[in-house]
Amino acid sequence: MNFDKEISDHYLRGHEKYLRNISVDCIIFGFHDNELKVLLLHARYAMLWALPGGFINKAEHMDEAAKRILKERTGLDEIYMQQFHVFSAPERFNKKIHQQFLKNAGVIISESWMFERFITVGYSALVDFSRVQPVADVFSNACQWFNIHDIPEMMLDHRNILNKALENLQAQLNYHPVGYNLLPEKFTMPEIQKLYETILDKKLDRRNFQRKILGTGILKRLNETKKGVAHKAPWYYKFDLRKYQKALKGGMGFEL
Amino acid sequence: MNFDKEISDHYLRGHEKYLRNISVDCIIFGFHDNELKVLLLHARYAMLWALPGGFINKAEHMDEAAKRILKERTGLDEIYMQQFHVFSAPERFNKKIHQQFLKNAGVIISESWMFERFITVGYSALVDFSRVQPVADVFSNACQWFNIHDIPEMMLDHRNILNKALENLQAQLNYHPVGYNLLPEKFTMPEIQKLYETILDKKLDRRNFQRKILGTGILKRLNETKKGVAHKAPWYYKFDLRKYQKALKGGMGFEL
DNA sequence: CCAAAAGTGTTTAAAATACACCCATGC
DNA sequence: GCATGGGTGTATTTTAAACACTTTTGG
Repeated sequence: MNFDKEISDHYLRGHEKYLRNISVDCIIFGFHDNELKVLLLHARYAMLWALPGGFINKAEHMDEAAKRILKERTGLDEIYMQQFHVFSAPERFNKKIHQQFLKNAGVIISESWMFERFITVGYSALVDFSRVQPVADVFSNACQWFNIHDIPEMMLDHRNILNKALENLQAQLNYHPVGYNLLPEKFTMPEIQKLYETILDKKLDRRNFQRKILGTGILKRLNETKKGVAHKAPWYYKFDLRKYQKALKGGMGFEL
Repeated sequence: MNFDKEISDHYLRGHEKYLRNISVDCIIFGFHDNELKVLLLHARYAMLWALPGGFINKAEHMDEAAKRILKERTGLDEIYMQQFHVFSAPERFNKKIHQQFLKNAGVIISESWMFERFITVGYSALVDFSRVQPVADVFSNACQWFNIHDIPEMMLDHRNILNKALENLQAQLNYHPVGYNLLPEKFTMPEIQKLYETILDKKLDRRNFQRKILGTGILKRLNETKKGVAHKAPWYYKFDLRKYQKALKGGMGFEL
C-alpha cells in the first residue's frame, strides 16, 4: 500500500477497524550510559514531538494494543507494561494539525474520526535501550531517544503525560521489581544500583542498597566476577525469574 | 420525555451526545452501622446487579462525567473521586441483554452504538451513607446499598471491577486521608478508627491509631466532648480542611 | 463503687540510616 | 604500594508495635 493510500484509508476508514474516541500512548523508558531516556516520535509538519501512540483494534484488549504499539516502534516483545492514568481533557485534540498534515500529504479529507476528541490511556514500559531499533510511524519523520532531563517541546498534553509516567515509575520502584529487559542478562551490583539511582534521580547508599535488593530475593549471585577492572572485581548477578514475576504481581515492599 | 422515547433516543442517537466505546463506572462506597457498603443498580430484565455507570459527553472531562453520574444516583456533590483502573477486555459487552431490555420496553432497534464493545474507566468515591438518596436510572428498577461482604451476582466483569476498587481503596488508605463526607461534621476518635477498621477489615490498636492519625495533622480537636455516655467522654474532632485537601493531593505517608 | 471505654504515656522490637574497615586489582 | 571501588559488618537513629496505668461517667 502506498503512502497516500495508507493515510487516506486511516482517516476515512480507520473507525471501521479501531475503537473511536480512545487511544493509547506509551511512555517507553530506556536506560543507557547511566541516563534515563524516553522514546519520542517527531510528528510530520506539526514540528513537535509526541509520545508513541495508537488505537485499539475492535476485538483487542487494550493491554494488547499497548504491547503492539511498543513492538511496532521498538521491535521488542514480551515487555511488562502497565497502564498508569487516563487523560481525558475535552480539549486534547487538534484538528488543525491533522488538516495541515493531510494538506502536506496531498490528501483532501473534510470529515474523519481522527478529527474528534480522544481520551488516551497512558502505558509505561522499561526496555533495554541497546536492543531497540526505533521505527517511526506513518505520521512521523523521526523516532529517537531523549534524555529525561532534556525533553523537547511536545504536542498537546504529552509532556504532562510523560511527567505523570515518571512520577508513577518512581513511586512504584518500591513495590515492583525493575531491571529485567533493562539490564544485560548478567550484571553487577553497582550496575543495578545505578539504574535505581537514575530512575529516582538521587544517590543511594551502596551497602544499604545491596542489603535491600538482596533481601527481596529477586537476584541470584553467579559464581563469577567481572574481569579487567582496576579494583576489586564485583560479582555478577542475574534475576531469579520466578521470584521476579511473582514480585511483579504481588509487590514486594521495601523502601529506598 | 416519556420512557420509550427516552430509551429509543438513547439507543439511536446517544452517539451524537456521548463519546463512543467508552464508559465510566462508579464504585460508590458508603459507611453505616460500622459496615462498608456499595451502591448498586438492578438492571431491568437482566436480573443482575450492576455498578452505576454512564457515558462521557462529547465536551466533558471524564472526571466530570464520573461526578455527574455520582450526583445523578446519590444527589451528592463535591465528592472526591478517583480513577483507579481501566477495564478493556474485548468481551465486555452483551448485546443480548440490550435486546432483551429493548424487547421488554417495546422498542425495536436493530443497530445501535450501545451494542458495541465498551472500555470502561473505574472511579471510586466514599460518601456519607446517610445523606444519599439512591435513584435508579432508566435501565434499572432498583438502586440500593449492599454490604461489602454480601454482594449479589453482578453483570459482566462488574464484580471484578468492584474487587479492584476495594483493593485500591485499602492500599490508598495509607497515603490519602479518608473520612470527609463520610463522617459527620464532628466525630470522635473511636468513630474514625471504626471507619479505618471497616475499610481495612481488621482491628487496629486504639492508642497507636490515635497517635498516627493525629500525627498527620488533618484533625483538629474541638473543645467539646460527647455527652451521655456511660464512661469517659471522648473528645470531638473535625477535619482541618486545608491540611486535608493538601494531603489528598500530596499524600501523607503513614502505616497502619 | 464498679464496669466500660477513653486519655496518656512507656517499653520493646524492628527497620532504616549512617558509618568503618577490609579486600582485590591494575597501573 | 597505592588509588579505586567492591565486600561485609556494626553502631545509631527512627519508626512501628505492644502494652499499662489512670481518668471519667452512668447506673
